[in-house]
Amino acid sequence: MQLKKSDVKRQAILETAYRLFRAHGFEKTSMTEITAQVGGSKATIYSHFPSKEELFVECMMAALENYMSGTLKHLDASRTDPRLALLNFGSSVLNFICSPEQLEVRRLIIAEAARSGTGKLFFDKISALRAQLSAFLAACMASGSLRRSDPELAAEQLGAMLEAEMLEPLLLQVREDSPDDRETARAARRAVDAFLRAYAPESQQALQLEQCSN
Amino acid sequence: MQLKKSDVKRQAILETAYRLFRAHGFEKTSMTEITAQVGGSKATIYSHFPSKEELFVECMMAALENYMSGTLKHLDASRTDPRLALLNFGSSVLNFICSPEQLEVRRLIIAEAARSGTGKLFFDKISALRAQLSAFLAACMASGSLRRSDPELAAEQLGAMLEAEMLEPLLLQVREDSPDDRETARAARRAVDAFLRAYAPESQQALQLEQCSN
DNA sequence: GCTGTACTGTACGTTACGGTACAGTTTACT
DNA sequence: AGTAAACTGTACCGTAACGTACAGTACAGC
Repeated sequence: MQLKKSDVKRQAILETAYRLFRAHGFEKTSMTEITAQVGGSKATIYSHFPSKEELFVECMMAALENYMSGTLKHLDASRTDPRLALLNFGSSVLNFICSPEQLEVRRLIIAEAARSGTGKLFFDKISALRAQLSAFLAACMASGSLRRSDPELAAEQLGAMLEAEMLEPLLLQVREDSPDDRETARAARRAVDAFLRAYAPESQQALQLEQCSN
Repeated sequence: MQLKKSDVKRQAILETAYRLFRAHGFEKTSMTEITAQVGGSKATIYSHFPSKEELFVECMMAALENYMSGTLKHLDASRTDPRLALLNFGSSVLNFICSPEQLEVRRLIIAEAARSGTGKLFFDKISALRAQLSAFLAACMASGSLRRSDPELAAEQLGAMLEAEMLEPLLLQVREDSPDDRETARAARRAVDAFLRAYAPESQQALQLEQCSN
């Protein structure tokens, strides 16, 4: 089958282009350089992809394809202690977000958000993750282990606090080394602790406070 | 004085370049286009700035020069109600961050963080703001109106929650219109409320009740 | 073994960019 | 008025980019 051979080449092009785009950005990556690193000829690349722009978009689509696919499983066990579930989830998502590859992708997507609709695709992926978290939090609220409130807002706030400590310096390349597992775990703990204090059930504590929260 | 005239021209170049860089990014803005829009000759630009790179850096430096200079005053009055101070501060900083100009600058700086040290400069500006917030929170903790805790972590978490709802869709251009004052004020209130719940003093709930009655 | 398909290598066309040169003109200060 | 600095207009250089053309090669299936 020729098609298989063709797909192998196509995949090799995608991977090399993806790596170079991440490393140097869209404008500073030339098709000639991609050609040199993937081996072969520029004509081959143009036989698979009609333009540099579309090659870039396909790279980003592929990168988002399995975006965060591994981080959701920590929320499946909704029976266990919410704190433990959130800690695992938080560590996992933080590890993922702070990985060099994902940081490079995020920089790229923010930079090229105007051109090409990849910004929206990225946002949709994040939104799907947030929706899962939101559903989990809603279940916790229904079961009384969390304060009754807007679960979407709570999910956004937890997500924001998770990223609070490390994402900005990493994105701006003030910090160059990505954190290790222990560091992300600790940061996740600080975020989850603050979150649980903010969203602790108000049960025995001052029913009067309830009317202040709207 | 010739120098004054020269500075006028220099300023005009800076402003035009700044606008074009924000609108199209660094690579897609050409010196010829800047020349056309500022009027005059390319040689004049090169008599003021040695290269496109340095012109860009100067634009960013100038943009960061008065970065958030107006948002700190809300924290000066440390005597008043912390909630009110944080609400004003939060609305102000959120309005600033979500303005189209600041969004464009942030995209630029993230995109070009690798080249040129503007990423670090931007981070330092943000850090200075966080330090002020942190000092204010520390004072609140000392006076007992906030739970005793790490003020820097608290400042980062409050900052993150402020940005939580709106920054991401705006940066990724999923939302195109910037929020108005009422929307930012409401978002600030949701963030500050969650923050105050997380950092309420542990023993005395009296203070919380006081704040709620305002 | 033949044929069609995917691939290679190289060379090229076109365009655009950053940056320079330079002769001429305007401007500002004495 | 005169002079020196700042500015303008245009033409240009070298480079590098995207994308194309085309002759030739490996290799699969019949």
